Amino acid sequence: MDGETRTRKAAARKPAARKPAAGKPTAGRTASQRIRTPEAVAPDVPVCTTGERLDVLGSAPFFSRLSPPELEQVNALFGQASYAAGQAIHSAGEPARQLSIVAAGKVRVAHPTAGGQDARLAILGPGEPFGSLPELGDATYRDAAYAHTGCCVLSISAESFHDLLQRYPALAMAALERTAARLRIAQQTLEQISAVPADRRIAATLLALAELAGRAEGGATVIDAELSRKDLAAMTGASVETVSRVLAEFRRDGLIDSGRRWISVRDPVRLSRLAHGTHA
Amino acid sequence: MDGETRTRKAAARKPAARKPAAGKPTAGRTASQRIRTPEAVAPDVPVCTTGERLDVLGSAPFFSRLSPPELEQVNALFGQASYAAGQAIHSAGEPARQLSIVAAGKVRVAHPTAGGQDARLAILGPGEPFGSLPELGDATYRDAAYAHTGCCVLSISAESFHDLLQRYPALAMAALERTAARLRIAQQTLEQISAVPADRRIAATLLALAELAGRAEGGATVIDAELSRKDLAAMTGASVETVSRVLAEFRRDGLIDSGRRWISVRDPVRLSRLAHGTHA
DNA sequence: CGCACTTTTGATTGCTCTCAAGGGTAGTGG
DNA sequence: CCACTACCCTTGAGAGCAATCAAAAGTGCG
Repeated sequence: MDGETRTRKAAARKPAARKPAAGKPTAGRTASQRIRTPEAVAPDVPVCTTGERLDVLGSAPFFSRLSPPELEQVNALFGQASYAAGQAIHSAGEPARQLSIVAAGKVRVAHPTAGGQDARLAILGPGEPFGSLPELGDATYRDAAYAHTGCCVLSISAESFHDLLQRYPALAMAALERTAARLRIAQQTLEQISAVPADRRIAATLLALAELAGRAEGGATVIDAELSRKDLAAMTGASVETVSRVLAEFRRDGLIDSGRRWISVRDPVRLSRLAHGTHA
Repeated sequence: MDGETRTRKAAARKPAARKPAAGKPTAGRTASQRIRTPEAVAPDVPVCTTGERLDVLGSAPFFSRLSPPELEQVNALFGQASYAAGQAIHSAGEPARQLSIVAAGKVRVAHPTAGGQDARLAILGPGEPFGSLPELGDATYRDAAYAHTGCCVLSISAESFHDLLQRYPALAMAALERTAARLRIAQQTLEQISAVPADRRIAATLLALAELAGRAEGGATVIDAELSRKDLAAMTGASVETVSRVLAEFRRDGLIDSGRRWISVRDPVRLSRLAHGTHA
């Protein structure tokens, strides 16, 4: 059975191994070693026009209810910064000075643990906020944020955001609802983790990622975020080895296809059944 | 070793077995079978005076910043109900009509799971809100609430509370901060559950309970909430048997003392070291 | 080519759940 | 008052999942 597996993998993975990366060959982790300042980079680092900024802010969960003129006022309070893939945006423990919103690219948010490994990792796309929101009462960032791909980030100081909340009650309500929604999700996840086995958690995470960062590619959905097994392990609370084993099993069953730093979902329906435990 | 343990337990637990319950002999679970209507009960079910109501509301996290006249206005919007120990306040899945605040006694909040057992159990004391807050966008209660002891509960309709939020920005900010704080706690718990072994989780829970519902008793702190092993198991995400084994171990090490439906913390310092993993 | 990193696979170990059985305790009803 | 019953607590044995340790193969880069 081992030999058969190996030949299947060799046949299935070798030819496809380049395709997912072909769409956008990002610089990878080592970019930060070659490129120091954001300004020095042209190709990989997106920069936002004013129109794009307004689009992004309007699609962010907080500001969706504001009128266009209000949105312009809000926009004026936001600063902008671009980062190359791998660059740190902020570290855990730093004074939490600002709330940020992803404008373009992808941001990786991780929580450092005592063990040295990062836990509770999340990948954020355009329109999604990160930074000091859950820490509104807190003085320091709880999580670290890195540019997962080249990205552009809009930021507002904690004070300005605080002022905005008091000026626009609708904004405060939106923030409250969003935080409540995150709380719900956290509590659901909490249920999951304590009872759901690793393969289900991984299946659920893959589906969520396909939703967030999926790109149609033939009959499958390629997850367009260069995720290593280690990243996936941190996201699901499993070890690297377990992730590798589970992915190998999913591959054998035809649920997914995967290789070095890429995964594509072949059968979302069965994967979803597995994730929810309704597959008998 | 087994024989020694048994004699130790017999010596240590028998004499103390009555003391924790002596302070307030609650009617227990079967009270709801004897007593149907709250009005029919005098001794076990607390009723609030107006002065007590204002105190409770003022100490609740939302209203602490309101002025006394504002507090009176808010107070007028709250209804009041008393429950005997064991009575249901609301069930999960019901339409979420109101936000409630514990005025006196203790309320048990539980989340029913598919397995039939309750998970993520919490015990709330006076001033603590429960009900539809995390479900502000939701139509139904996510959790079930029971009277854990005889208790008095203040309630406000979801609509009235919504109106209050928009009328008093400070209230909205307070609600936001509280929800953010709960989110932080949920995320911390999330970290715990995925990596921390059962004995540490149980130790941490015991310390939290001692903080919330502790009563000094000689050199130790008796946890003044009639918790069964099953309750503790639901709170920590462990099985009843594991809780029993861990408590037996704690007992052997002199960290706690425990018996039928009561636990007292003997050595909070060592327990805390154990909970945080800094005991090498 | 050599180095660093990622991925895979096997073997072992430990923790916790489940199943099973027994003893203790409090309320019930005769 | 006493047996009865239901529930709570404890303990043991066994099984399973996943972490850890260990080793090897594949991949990209200088």
